[in-house]
Amino acid sequence: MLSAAANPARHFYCDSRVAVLLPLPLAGAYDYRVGADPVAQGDVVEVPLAGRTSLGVVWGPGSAATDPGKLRTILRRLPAKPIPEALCRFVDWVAAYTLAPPGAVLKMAISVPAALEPPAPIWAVRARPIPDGLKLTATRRKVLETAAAHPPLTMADLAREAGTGDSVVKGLVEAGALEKVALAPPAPFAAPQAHRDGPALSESQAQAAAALAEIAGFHVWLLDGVTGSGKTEVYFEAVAAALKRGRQVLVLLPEIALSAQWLGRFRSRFGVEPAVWHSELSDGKRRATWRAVADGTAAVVVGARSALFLPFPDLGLIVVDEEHDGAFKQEDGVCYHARDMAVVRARIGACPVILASATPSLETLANVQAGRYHRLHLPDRHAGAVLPEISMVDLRRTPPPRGFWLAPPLVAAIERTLAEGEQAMLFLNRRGYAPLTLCRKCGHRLQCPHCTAWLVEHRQAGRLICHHCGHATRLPSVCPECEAEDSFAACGPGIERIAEEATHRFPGARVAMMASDTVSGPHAAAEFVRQVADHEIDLLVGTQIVAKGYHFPMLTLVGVVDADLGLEGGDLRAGERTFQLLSQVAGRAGRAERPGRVLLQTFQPDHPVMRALVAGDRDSFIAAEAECRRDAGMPPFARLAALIVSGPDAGAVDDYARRLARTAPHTEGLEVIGPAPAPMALLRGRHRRRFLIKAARTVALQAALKEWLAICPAKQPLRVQVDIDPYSFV
DNA sequence: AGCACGCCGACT
DNA sequence: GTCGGCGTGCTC
Repeated sequence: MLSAAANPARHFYCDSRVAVLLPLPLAGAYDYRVGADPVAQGDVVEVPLAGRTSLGVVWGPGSAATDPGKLRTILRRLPAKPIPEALCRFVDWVAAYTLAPPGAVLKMAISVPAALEPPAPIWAVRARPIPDGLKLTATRRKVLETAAAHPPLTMADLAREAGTGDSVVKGLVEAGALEKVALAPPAPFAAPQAHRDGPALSESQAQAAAALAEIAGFHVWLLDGVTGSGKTEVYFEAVAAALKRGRQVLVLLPEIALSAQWLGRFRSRFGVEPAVWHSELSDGKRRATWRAVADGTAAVVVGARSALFLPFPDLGLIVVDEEHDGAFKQEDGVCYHARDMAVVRARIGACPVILASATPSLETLANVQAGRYHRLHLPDRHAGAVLPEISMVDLRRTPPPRGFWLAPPLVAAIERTLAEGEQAMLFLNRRGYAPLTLCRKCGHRLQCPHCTAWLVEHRQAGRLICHHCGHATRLPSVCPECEAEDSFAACGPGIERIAEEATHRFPGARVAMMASDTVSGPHAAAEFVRQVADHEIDLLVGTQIVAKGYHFPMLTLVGVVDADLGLEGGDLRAGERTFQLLSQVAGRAGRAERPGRVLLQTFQPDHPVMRALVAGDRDSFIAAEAECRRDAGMPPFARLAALIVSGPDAGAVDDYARRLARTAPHTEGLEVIGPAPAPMALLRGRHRRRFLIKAARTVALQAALKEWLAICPAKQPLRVQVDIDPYSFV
C-alpha cells in the first residue's frame, strides 16, 4: 500500500562510533560505540547513560572530538521500524528554529516508548490430535469440534462459541488437546473508502475540490471560505485523492477533544473513523496508533498539534483546519506554531499543505499576497444558507439594568427567538461566575498567591480558582485585609452568572452552559453537542469553545455579551484575534434554512473591529491591520522573539535580566526591548521578566539569540525560555 | 529527564 | 550519632 521504501538509502554504520540523539534536553547528540550488530541512521537503540539506560535514535556519524575513553557501547537495536528520515530532518529543523535542545524535540517524536517494543501477541488455541488417555466428556468433545471447525480462536471466544466456560478450554490446553498459537494483532484502523461518492457540492465547492484533488508536491494552499461554506467537504476531496494515491494524510485540528462533529463528517464521507491523536488518549490507544502510523496502516490521522511529530513513512497531504486558531501555538516547553511547522514538515516530505479558515491569519494572508501560498475562495454558504446579519447593541445608549449584563435589545431578541421555537446562544469568553471578588469595606481584591492574577469565583464548584496555575480555595468568611465579615462582592460576569441571569429572565427556557471546565473529555463534549443539535437545549451560554466549527441547524441568534473583552491590554494581535473569534461565533448562527442574526454588546461601536464585523468587510479590516503592523515594524513584516527570564527569587531574576541586558547584541536590523516585567510578572511561583527582540526578516535571529545566551547562560534555578514568533503576550 | 554527590535538621 | 531534605551538576 505504501509507495516505495521510507528510507531509500539508509546508511549503515559498521565503523566504531555513531551519534545517538537521546530524548533529553541535552545540547546535542552523544557518541556511542557500535556493538556487534551494525546500525543505520534512524534506528532506535538502547544505550547506557550514567548508570541507567536510555532510548535514543541513531542520528549520524560520530564526531572525532569526543574522548574515546568516555565512549560506551550501544546495548541493542530495538525491533521497531527506523524513524523515517523526513521526521529526523524535521526534528533537527524544529530544534534549530525554536532554539530548543534537539533531544527535547525528539522526545515529542518518540513519545510512546512502549510502541517501539514488539506488540504483545494475542494467544489463540487450535485443535491437535487427541492425546492418548484423554477423558472425553460431552463438553470437551463439543469444544474440540468447535475448535476444529474454526480458525484459531482466543480461549474466551472458543468457550463462548462452544457454549461453555473457559475452565474446560483451559483443561484441554493443559491436557495437550489444544495448542496455543500467537495471532497477529488485528490492524486497529480500517482503510478509509476513498472511492465512495462524496456529498453533492455546489459549483464553487466543486471547483475548489477539483483543484485540490490535483495537488501534489510541496505547495501551500489557503482554503478561504466563509463560515458554513463547506470547507471540510471540499478538503475531503483532497484527502480522498491522496488516499487513492496510497499516501497517508494528517489533519490538524485546534482542539481534537471537541471534534465529535468533525469525526461524524469524516465517517459519512469515508465510511470509517480515522485514527485520532491527542493528549488524552489511553496508553493502549496511543501505542496502537503510533505503531499504525509507523507501519502505514493508519491512512488518515486527525490530531492536535503534537500529531506533527508522528512517524509517517509516506505522508502525502497535511490539512490544517481553522489555521488562524491560537491553540496551534505551543507556549511551554518547545514553543512552536503547529501551522508553521506543518508547512515545514510538508516541505521536507515534498507534499502539499491545505490551510483552511473563514478568518485566515494575517501571516497566511501576507504569504498569499507575496505569492508564496495559493488561495482558493469559497464565497458563499452551503445549500443556500445566508450569512447572518450582524448588528451592535451600544451599551452606552441602552445599558442593562444595574447588576445585569444583558441589555434590553438583546433580551427582546432572545425572547423573540425562543417564541419562534428557535435556539439562541450567548457568548462570553470568561469561565466561572465572576472574574473578580472584592471586599466592599476596604476594597481588597482576592488574588492568587502564585500568580499576577485575580481569583475567579466558580460558584457551582464553590471555589475561587486561579485560571493560570489552578490554585483553588474556598471563599474566606472574613476579609483577609480588614477582617470584615461577609463583605465580598462579585464583580463582573462569567458565563455562570450569565446563565443565572438567563434562567431568571427567560423562565421555561432550557438553559445550558458550555466551557472547557463544564464539559470534560471528548465523550461529554460529544453528548453535549448532540443535545444542542437535537434541540434539547433552547439557550446555550458558552465560552470560546462554542465558537469552534459546530453546526446547529436551529440556532438563529447569537448574542455576544462583551464584544470588547478581547481588545483590552495592548496585545499585538488583540484586534485580529477579536475579529476572528467574533466572526467564528457569529458563524454559528443561521447555518440552515432559517437566517441568523448576531448582536454584539459593545461600548466601542466605532472600533474598527466592530465596524468590520457589522459591515462584513474582512478584507479592508485585514488591510488596515496589516498596514498598522507594517508601520510598527511588527510581524508578519518583521520577526519577533521573546525571552522570558524566570526564577523563584525576584531579586535574582532582576540581576540576571540586567546582566543579559548589558550583553545584548548590537546588530543592524535587530532591536532588543527590555527587560520589563512579563505580563504575568508572577506565574506559578516564579517571577518573570521579558525581553522582546524585533528583527528584520533578513537578520539571522536564531544565531544572534544563541550567541547572546551563550555569553550569559542561566544558572539554576534561573531559567530562560525562548519563544520564537510569540503569539500571546500574556 | 534521572541520578549521584553534597552539606544541614529531627529521629532510632 | 545516622536518615534524609533537595540544591547542583553530569551523563557519550
